[in-house]
Amino acid sequence: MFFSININNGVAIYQQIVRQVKFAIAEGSLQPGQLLPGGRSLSVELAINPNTVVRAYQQLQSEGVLESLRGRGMVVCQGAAKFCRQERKAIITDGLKTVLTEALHAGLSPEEIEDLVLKQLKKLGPKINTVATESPSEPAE
Amino acid sequence: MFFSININNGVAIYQQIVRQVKFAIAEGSLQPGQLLPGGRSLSVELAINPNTVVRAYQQLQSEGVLESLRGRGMVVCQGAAKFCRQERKAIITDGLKTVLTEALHAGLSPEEIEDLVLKQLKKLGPKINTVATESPSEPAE
Amino acid sequence: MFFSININNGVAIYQQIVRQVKFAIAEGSLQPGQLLPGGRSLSVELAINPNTVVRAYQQLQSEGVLESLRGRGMVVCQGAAKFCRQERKAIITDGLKTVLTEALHAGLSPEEIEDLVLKQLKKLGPKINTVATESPSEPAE
Amino acid sequence: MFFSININNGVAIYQQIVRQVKFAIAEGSLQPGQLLPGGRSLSVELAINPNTVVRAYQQLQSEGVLESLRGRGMVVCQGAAKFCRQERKAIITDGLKTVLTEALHAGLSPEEIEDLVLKQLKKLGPKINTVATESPSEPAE
DNA sequence: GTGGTCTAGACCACA
DNA sequence: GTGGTCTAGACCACA
Repeated sequence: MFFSININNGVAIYQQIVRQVKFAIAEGSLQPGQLLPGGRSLSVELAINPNTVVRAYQQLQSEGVLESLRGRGMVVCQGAAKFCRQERKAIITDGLKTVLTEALHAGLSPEEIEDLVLKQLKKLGPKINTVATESPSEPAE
Repeated sequence: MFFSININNGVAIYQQIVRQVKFAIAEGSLQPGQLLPGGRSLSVELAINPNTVVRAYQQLQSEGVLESLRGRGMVVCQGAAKFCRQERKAIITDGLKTVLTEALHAGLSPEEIEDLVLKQLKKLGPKINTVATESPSEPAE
Repeated sequence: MFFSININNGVAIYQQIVRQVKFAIAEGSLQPGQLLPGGRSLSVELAINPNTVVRAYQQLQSEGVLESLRGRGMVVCQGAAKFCRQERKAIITDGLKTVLTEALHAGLSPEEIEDLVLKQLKKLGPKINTVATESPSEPAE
Repeated sequence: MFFSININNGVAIYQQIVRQVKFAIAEGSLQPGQLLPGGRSLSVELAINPNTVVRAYQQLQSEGVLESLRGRGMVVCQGAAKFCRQERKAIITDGLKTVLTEALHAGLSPEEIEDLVLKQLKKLGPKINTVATESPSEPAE
């Protein structure tokens, strides 16, 4: 389980957590039945307020991605993987659409934009991944 | 001069105006010495609060992009074009970097991402441009 | 718009607000397009924390009952009435089911239970309704 | 002795146990002098934490319903039956009052509510009763 | 230890 | 004035 919080990129912190949990489920690094890091420990690790994590977990619960086990923690729901793959695509596509629209609107040509994209991809490609949680990775009983 | 305000993309409205003015100057559709639409008329056109436009113009003034001519309105500063072209590239690159990082982090491969980008560019390519302001003066590119 | 908050009946305060907003929409005393009381003023009126109201409004928003108008407030969505009538029935039926099950489980006969219900209905019938908000009742523009 | 724990009805688990012990005494299926199931076995049976049962028994003890016999377990006190019949009525009446008030407040007419009650009673009537404890001693009703 | 809920108070963008 | 978000800290039920 990896989290990379970027304060001040315009996306609310709890939304970043929501997305990254979905991403982790989408790519299988977080599996149905698996326990998530406790809200308190995650908040310490990310240096944010516990309530911000609570809010993220609550939203994931209301979307049917996580469920709460009394006194045990939050676990990934069974049907979550498929949903999260859809969400991942929708989230990324939406983000791309916004930036590309802005770029075209700004007067750049599709070719110039493509160039920028390829350059960025090359630069970013290798060095992805950030803060590792001391993942409580055992599937829930 | 065109503006396209998106109320739900997380970017503050005044920031969207700031950016789009810079873009217009960068691509030359707004030229040094040219008058901008009045705050009141622009706010009506975009269906937003006049204060929001005022705030955008103030920021552009503080960045040296616009200057205020007493009783006439805001005009584009002489040196603005070069600065705005730099800003444009920085803003777009920054936006791309954020989305592409997120996409890679989400577990998509560079190839998948490139595909999504090309698809979006094709879809968006033709239909760019939105609300035209009844711009008080328009030499155009 | 009426609210009656009962601290300590086991139902979370924000849930009581959620329900009562749905009820008001279901019975038509709160209509599509109508503005709700502001979170702050409602919290003062009900003598609870503003964040508790915020949470209730957020849940109603995520359920598609309310939508937020930037800087104006929360308004009832167009399709909300039908949904809220369904919700009302589901909520009440669920509550009855729980209590009646408990009563039967406790060893009371259906006849005894019916008697208790009729007695309570007679007692409660007339004196329903409680705290009136100084309802900002104008339909939103 | 039967227990039916509902994990999501807002009532704390230990409270559900407290109530159901009172109900069992009220209807005579648990009689003065009778031993209750041991905390450990009951917790296994209900799939809950032993501490939760302990807490329920403690509360029943403090209310004078149960007393602890060193090394033997908890037994029903002599005067408990009458008290529990009062409690039963109070608990059920209170629950009904809450739901019926909510239903009336929600805009349903007494007639509609009566209908819902009768429907639910018919549906629930036969199939009451759930998890049987391997009760250590059972004179039964 | 876990989540659920609530209070108290802050700053921001927007009308 | 409005909502959106975040911080800080509390108490509860439960494991």
